[in-house]
Amino acid sequence: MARPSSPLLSREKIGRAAIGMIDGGGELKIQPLAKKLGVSLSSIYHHVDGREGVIHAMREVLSVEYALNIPDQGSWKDNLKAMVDSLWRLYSDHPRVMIHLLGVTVEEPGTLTLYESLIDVLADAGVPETELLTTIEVLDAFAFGAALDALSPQVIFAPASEDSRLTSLIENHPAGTERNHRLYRRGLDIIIAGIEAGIPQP
Amino acid sequence: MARPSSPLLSREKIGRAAIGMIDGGGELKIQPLAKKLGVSLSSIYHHVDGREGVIHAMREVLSVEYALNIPDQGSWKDNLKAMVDSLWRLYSDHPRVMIHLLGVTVEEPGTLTLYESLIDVLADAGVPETELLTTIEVLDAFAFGAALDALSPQVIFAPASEDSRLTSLIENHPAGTERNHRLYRRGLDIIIAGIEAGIPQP
DNA sequence: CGAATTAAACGAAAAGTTTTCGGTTATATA
DNA sequence: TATATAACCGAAAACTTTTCGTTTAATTCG
Repeated sequence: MARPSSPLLSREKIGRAAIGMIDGGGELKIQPLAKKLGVSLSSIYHHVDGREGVIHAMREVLSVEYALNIPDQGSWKDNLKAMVDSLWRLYSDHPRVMIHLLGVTVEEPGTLTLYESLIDVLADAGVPETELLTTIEVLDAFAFGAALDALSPQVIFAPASEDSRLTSLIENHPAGTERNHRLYRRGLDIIIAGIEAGIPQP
Repeated sequence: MARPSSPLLSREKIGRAAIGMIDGGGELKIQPLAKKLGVSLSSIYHHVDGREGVIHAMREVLSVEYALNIPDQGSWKDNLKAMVDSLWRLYSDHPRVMIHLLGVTVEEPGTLTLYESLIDVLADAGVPETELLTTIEVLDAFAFGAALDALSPQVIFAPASEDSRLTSLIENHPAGTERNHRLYRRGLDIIIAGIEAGIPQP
């Protein structure tokens, strides 16, 4: 086949297909990706610069997809929660993809705007200047860690001893997505309470 | 060469070499691993079951290496901090390795003992039964996320606008390891304060 | 408007990695 | 002591990624 009248491929199509592939639990392999796109292996290389290029394409897709949500009315706690939730959605919808994006500088305008808004909210809440950035990093690290937690196997703990306290707690403990979401919600509540407790009283 | 008088390889040697390789920033490749071990490529396959086997070997090495620390005297906060610190050491000494170990069931006796002790400490502190496991998962997710944060590039934020509040904060913000450690310390303080705030008063 | 350049695809070959296999000799077992 | 097993090696096979040459459509520009 020669050049088609209208292009079969684009960076975006490649990025989306790769995201779908990784979200589905697969590795990032170029041959299957080409097959999924109904295109020849070598055609991919005309649009992206190899495997690394596919990863960039995924980042571009996600940074457009997740226009991060910045609320305004409401208490600082509600606003903070809503903003971190939008980060959480991004991370937890695509934890496997996120692993490939580790180590890439944050420079998407949307993400930066979110950080700016987080700073405003935390400053209004009374968090000292010197703690603002670190506090945001804490929220981000927690959201990221909680998202990766979803990749754990269904049964997290496999205790050896039969009769431990752990064993009995596990029986009433949710598993899978429910466990993961509960962990995120509770963690965010704890962190917000912790931030509040650390605010110097005027 | 035929069979040597004393073996050149072992699962442990392979696991350690692989950890060193990944910690050093490299990918997990079998050929370089063999070279590093001064052994032929195919010899590796006599001790571990391929790439996947190398990953298992790494987990075995780490689970022995990090006998997790369980203190006893001290306030619940100090004890909790010391226990989470020992998890943090494991994660943050080998963040890249941890990525390969994601999705593996926790079944090392040492790790389980740590979880049991965490439960005891939190229960003593007054955390309700129904929240115990989730709270531990929160601590674990945070420690993990904070460890992976170290893989971010030196300069995390690359703001486009020149004059934003973000820009000026970044100038006085530490980078690299110092930034990462500060994030962990502050996050753990926040979470502990948040746990305390959530304890029902008797 | 026609010639030259660029773009989008393909197949095949090259390069790079992982895995398997057959052969050699030392140690362990029976 | 004969036999089996273990630990190594080199070479071949299998699988992946990347590059290259070719074909034809679309675009650009004199």
